[in-house]
Amino acid sequence: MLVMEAGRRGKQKAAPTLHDVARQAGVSVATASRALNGSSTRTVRPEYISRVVAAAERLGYQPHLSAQAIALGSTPTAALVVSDIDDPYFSSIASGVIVAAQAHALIPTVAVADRSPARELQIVRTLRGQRPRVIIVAGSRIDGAGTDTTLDDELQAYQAVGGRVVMVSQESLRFPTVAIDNAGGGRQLASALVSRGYRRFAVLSAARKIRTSRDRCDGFLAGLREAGMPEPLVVETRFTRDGGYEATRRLLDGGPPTVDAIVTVNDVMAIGAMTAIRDAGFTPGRDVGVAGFDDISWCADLDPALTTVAIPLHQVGVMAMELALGDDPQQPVIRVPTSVILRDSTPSR
Amino acid sequence: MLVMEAGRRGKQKAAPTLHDVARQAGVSVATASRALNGSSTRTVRPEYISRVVAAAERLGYQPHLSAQAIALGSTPTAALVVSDIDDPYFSSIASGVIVAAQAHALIPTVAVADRSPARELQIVRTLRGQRPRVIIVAGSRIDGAGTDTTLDDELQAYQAVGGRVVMVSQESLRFPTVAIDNAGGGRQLASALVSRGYRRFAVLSAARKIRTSRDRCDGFLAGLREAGMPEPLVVETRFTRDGGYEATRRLLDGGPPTVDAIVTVNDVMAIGAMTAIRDAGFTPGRDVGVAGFDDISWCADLDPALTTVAIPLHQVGVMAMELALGDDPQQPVIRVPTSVILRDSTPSR
DNA sequence: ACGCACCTGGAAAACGTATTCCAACACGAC
DNA sequence: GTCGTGTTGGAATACGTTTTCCAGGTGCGT
Repeated sequence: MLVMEAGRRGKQKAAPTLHDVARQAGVSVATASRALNGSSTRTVRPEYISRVVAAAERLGYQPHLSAQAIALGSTPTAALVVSDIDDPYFSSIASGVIVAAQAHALIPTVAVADRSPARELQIVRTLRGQRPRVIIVAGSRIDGAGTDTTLDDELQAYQAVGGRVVMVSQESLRFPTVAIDNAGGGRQLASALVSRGYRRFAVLSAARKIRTSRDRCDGFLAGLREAGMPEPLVVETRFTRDGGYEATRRLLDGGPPTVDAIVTVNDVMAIGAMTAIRDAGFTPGRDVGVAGFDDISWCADLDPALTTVAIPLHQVGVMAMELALGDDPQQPVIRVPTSVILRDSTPSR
Repeated sequence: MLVMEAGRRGKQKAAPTLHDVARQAGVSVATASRALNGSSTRTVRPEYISRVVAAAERLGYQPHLSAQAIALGSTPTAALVVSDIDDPYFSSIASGVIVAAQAHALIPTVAVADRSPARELQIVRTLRGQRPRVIIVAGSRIDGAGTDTTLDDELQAYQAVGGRVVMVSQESLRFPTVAIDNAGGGRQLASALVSRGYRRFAVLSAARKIRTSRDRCDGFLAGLREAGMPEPLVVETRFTRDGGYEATRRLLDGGPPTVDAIVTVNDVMAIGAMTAIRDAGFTPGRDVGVAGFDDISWCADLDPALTTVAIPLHQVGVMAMELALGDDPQQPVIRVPTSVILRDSTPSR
């Protein structure tokens, strides 16, 4: 029994090293290394190469990435920080970042900050120890939080030693950014809805500290003003499906809707809002319009299909990686345009 | 101009090392290391500790994880392989795995195999070089693919040197597994729908090679047989939203539905099916029932709310990590029960 | 035939950290 | 006062790889 236990653990022969491969092939480690990586300045006898390759194959050798990293100075790794991977907004961005990373032979790493600035800071600290080539931060930047400048400093320190930082949708002046035109999208949405006959709005936004939410909300308000519409009702709630549900529920508490449409600062909130409208006994689209932001997958599969401000999220992820790997372009900010997609959740009235 | 360029690149002072910290603090590297990690067997003078900590703070020192890894033998890393991070099925599992990893102070790594067995194999190879503490594979295992045994071998080799492998929802007898009771869920679903008065079904499944799909499909068929129902129509399509849409569209090509309900082997297919039903001029739930598998987020927010076989995906992710880190339990297979959630997409008839 | 350049293999150093081992020192006991 | 013991700092080594540096050998030109 004890023997078995010992055996089980003892069988960990320790992964084969380059040294083992070299011995098997009857050459030195230097030659083995050169044979496997094909050194650029040096050439090694073809026969040796095949002997080394065969030995590596036979032993199931895999180079120890950490050892390579320490010898070469950096890790073939790209780190992404998101708030919540289960949120389609972030998972779409993540999918773009990940495929782009893999296309560049980088190992993608995903950390989840759980919508906490403190956690985000801690993650970036840890990440820095990993010496990735790239750090992409796609969290929802919170303004004014004390940790904010600290995070900036941490990233700055990382950048100072050669790391590449890219922010997604949060204009920190200090780092390259993939900027989403949230305000513009909001303005367009206002104009589009007004021309479909909507007049009185409720806007469901998240805490004002959250940049993305504020920009979208303010953009919409600006668009409304430009169209000469009266000031809408602005309700502050959480940035999630449940936030949208609860706020809408409260809104409809007193009876039939007093607004023509409910506009939320992202699609998952809009989904919650639509359910709340139904639960209150009304029909979204007919009794009250609904619109969101993001155009997450199957927005169009909802009934009624959701009007929204489309953002090419997957592309945003890809662009973030390209920007990070790019050659320090003159223009370190990529502006991503947004476009309004009108669907049945906001029929003409 | 050129100077600026040079300056920009030249400013890469190379991250501060433990050596630098030690020098700043006026102690040896050994002492510095012990001061920062708190060696278990040794004690260091309190004054030195604070001096070292202060120096580290001042320099913005972060230990080089790769160097630690090579000194200690393994990396504080947990790798997850999924087919498609943008699919809510996988992103929910991923969220569980990631939070569990972070709870154990492991850096989560996510690779996307893009539903290709070849890519999956290549990823596991690369991963092996990273020497993570655990590898969790949540792809959709494809039976019979030639690469399959190769993948098993690769994982076996990894396990032989002390790595922990966990499979999610794909019973490979050779590794610990979080097994989802897909067949049981299918059987229950059949029984539940029959007792709501449904008789004639169409089943939308994916290629038979895909285990998850086959198990769900076969379980449903078995349940139908047990209830004495006639054999349903089985349509093979892709495992995605579009697959569900197209198959349903073809199904309804000839006019009104000839079946009471359409059952799909996952929720995203069901979502596509519901849209197809509407596009064909019918109403899901009223004209034809719809049911899926997974209970992905806001299944309940659809209209009609989707009947489905619920799987605690986030929990599955957490359990996979616990299983990987656990103490080689007697029972290396965790069976996750599933439960049918009846909603308005399958009203009684 | 001699010297020189070039090719190629191997020994050794380097990367940054953790740890083993050695030495110095302080303190208590006799 | 001397010896032993326990404590703690530092030098040296190990981890697995890449790369520099050195040396031996071959081929070429004169």
